[in-house]
Amino acid sequence: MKTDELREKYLAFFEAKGHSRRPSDVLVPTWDPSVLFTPAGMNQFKDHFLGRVKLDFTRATSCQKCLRTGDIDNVGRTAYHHTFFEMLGNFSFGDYFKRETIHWAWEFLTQTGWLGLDPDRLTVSVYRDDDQAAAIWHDEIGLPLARIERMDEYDNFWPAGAPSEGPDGVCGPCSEIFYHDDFGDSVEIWNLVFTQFHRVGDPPDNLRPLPSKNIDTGMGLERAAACLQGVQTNFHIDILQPVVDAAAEVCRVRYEFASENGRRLRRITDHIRACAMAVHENVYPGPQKEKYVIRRLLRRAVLDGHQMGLREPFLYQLVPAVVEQMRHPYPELADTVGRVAEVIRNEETNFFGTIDAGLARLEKIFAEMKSANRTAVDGGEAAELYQTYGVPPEVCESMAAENNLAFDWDGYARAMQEHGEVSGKAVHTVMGDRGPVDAIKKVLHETPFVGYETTETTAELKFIVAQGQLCDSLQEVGHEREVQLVLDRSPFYGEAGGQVGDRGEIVGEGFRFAVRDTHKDGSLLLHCGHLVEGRLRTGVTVTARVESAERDAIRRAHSATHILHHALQKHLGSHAQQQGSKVDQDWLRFDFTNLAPVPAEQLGKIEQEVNAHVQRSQPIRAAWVPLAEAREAGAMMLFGEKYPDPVRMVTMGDFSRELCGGTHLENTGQVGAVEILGEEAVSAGVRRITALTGEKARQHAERTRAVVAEAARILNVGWRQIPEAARQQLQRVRDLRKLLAAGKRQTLAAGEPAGETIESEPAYAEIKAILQETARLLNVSPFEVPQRLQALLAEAASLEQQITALAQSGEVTVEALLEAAETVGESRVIIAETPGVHPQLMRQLIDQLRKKADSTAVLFAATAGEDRVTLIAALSRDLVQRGLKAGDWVREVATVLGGGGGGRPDMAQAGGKQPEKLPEALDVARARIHRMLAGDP
RNA sequence: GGGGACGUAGCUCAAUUGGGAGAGCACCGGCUUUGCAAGCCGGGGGUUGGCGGUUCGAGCCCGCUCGUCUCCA
Repeated sequence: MKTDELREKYLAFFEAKGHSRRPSDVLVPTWDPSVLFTPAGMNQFKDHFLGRVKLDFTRATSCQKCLRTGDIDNVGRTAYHHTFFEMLGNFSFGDYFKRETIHWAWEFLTQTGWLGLDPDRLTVSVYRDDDQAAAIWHDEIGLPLARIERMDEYDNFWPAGAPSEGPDGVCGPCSEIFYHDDFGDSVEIWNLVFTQFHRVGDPPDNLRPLPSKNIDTGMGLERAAACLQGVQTNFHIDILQPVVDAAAEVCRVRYEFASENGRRLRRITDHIRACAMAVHENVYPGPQKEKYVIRRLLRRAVLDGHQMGLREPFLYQLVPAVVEQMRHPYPELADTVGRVAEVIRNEETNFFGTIDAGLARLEKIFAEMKSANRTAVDGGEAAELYQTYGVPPEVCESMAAENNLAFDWDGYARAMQEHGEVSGKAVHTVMGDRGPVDAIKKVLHETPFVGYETTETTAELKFIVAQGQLCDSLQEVGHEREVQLVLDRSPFYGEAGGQVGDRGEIVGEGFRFAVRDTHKDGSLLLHCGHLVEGRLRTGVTVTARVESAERDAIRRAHSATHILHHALQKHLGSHAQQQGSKVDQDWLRFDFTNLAPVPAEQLGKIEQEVNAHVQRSQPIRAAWVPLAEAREAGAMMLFGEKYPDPVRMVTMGDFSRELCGGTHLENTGQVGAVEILGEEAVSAGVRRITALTGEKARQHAERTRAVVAEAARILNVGWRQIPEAARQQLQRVRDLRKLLAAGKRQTLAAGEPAGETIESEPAYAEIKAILQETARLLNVSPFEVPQRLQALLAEAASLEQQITALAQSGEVTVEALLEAAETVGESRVIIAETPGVHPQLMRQLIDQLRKKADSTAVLFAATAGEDRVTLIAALSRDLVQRGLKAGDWVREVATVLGGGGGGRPDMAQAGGKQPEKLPEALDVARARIHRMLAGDP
């Protein structure tokens, strides 16, 4: 039986038994902070089991995409382990219980119209104390006792070991069904979980019956298919074998079941399937959390390829094979094949790149080892290589083997452990420093937040924390460390979900406390700040007042964030999901998924889209709804956030619906305006936009106009010509520098000043684009443009001045210099002041002089600027061979000028700070070279 | 959140202790060749990521910053 057929039969069977067929939940359930990936079929029904949602159905069946990394080391080595797999399941929420579950399971497995398995090949297990289940299997199904095994709580209870060890909460016994295959193995193909207890505390008598009992079953799709298809491993079933074969082809090896390469190909098959499914759901390989899991899986698979000799990206080529096998149940996969392959290829390319960089390092280490006569690669060095370049130890080991060197795994493990401790240390110390707050929590569990409705309220002052201590009263003003106040209710928003904490004041009779920031600790609001007036005492009535102008600015930024999120998804695609954000007063930072930088033009369109929504003044509403209902309504859920139930759903017009605890405006028009400041990379695949709203956006626009106007004035051109004029100015400086270095005496014809042309003032978007382009050209931030332009003009002027000085000083020619040369023995000595000559030009002259004369000593000096002298000295080869050093010569001369110098024997450079002593210095130069040529160093 | 590495021409990378910014590929021009592949000669191309400091002098040393990579949590 084909896997697709099995999946369909299962769902159809339970549909026929009155179950609602539910689609698979996503692989990464953002609504559930307790897991990174969906681990089992029941995950999406957690709320149903706990009675937290209104039940539209009491029986459900599904085929769920799952991902687990617990057994990752077994993948490829064993017959049945996967990271990604599908799980079939049927569920009862207070509806049917054990009897129906067991009967239906047996019917589905053994009836000819369904799976038609040979009943003699099936055995079951039940929990030790579950006589009820055992009786059903024996008395009603007719299984002989020999085929009903009783197992302990670690094998047949969910969660495993719960009665003795916990955790407290819903739990129950389970019954497993095993299939005995042709290879002599028994395979667990179906687990029936009977949740019937509520655990309270330690044994004995800690399992209380649940009023509403549930059923949760799971059948591993690939395992069941392997049994039905009579194959030795899951990897040989109809939907996996083609991927294995494709992997073998791409890796150019033959697939052999029992070989090392066979294990590698199976691992590649599993991991590429997991990664393709995850990337399809927008989980890109990255540095944290579930992204990191995907990165690790991908790199593990790449590593297998690397060890089979591959050095180029290859995994991405398997994506079509995976999709081909998975597209029947998940047709949407076909839409993203290209993007998924691209993301994977990207990550592979990166990894091969880092491996290459690391391998170069490794070669060096090998060379050092050989010269030091060591025979084992140091584990510490290997760990460093891994931490810095990501070169996995396996690569180290196999490369070492090729050099006939051993690998120190123990040392490696030790070094990695240390690294973990060093990296984690800071986190742990922060965790400990909260004693008084934990004490408060035991008495007061939460501070009700009234800030959605009002910015001011009366409240009771419950606790004062100063200097890390709980205080009954507080008198001093201006503590170095912030004081924290806890109220019984508060309008202050505590920093959460990216939105910063509120500021304001807490006042009462005879005192005033300035709140500088508000933090959230669990459900407790901590008002941080300083007592600026009077004396505080717990128990008094206070007025808590949020600075409403600041709050409004935060609201503008927060509502703008939602609009921006919507605009990004619309213009870049649904993958452009939020990855994090920070919302401050009229300022926001927004991170989102996107492989490439957003082109400036598109960014402009996104900004326009956001502002269009602002101008439409659409209503913004917030409502508390059950979590499940919000999910049903298609609300966008931010990753990594913990959502309570019910959740607060913020709706804008008819375009945006997000779960958000933040404070928002009443309508989008109140945002005023949105100004995108820039777009940049945060990490691979994640981009960041920063933007301003309201008053700050307005000020920024004003400043942009002013800066552009100033740039136009400096360059004396119209606004639209600024970038071109800047480019010319840049080129001009470049050209002048070259002229000076080459000793050319002409200046450039001054660039034609375009003059102020009459033009209409460009639209703001264009002004912004002009400034951005100019800033990019000049390699400065936008507001520094005028400053940079001025510097550029000044430099051009200064260069021209130097060229003029050079022109006026008369030509320095090789001929003239040779003529003025002094002959000392066999050698010619040339010592000259060369005003305005650039060091570069001095060297060129020296090269020419040395070509024309056999034995030469040259020293040039030129004042550079007001208070600097540049010296260059050179000796011909024969003099160097006699042991003379140009450095010695020029250094002594420079000393006279209050400087120093040095260089190579044939050419040295020096400088000084006292140009007025130049004549004296040249005398010293002459005397010294005479001595040197006479054989006195 | 913390540890580590790297930023030099369009690309891949050099540049001993601080002392003349280079090579190969690519690009442009010329020559050789019936043509192609190729060869020979010549040329253009640089804010050494940015800012500041130390120094007579910084690609190199120090500080800050931006960017890329990597590991841990």
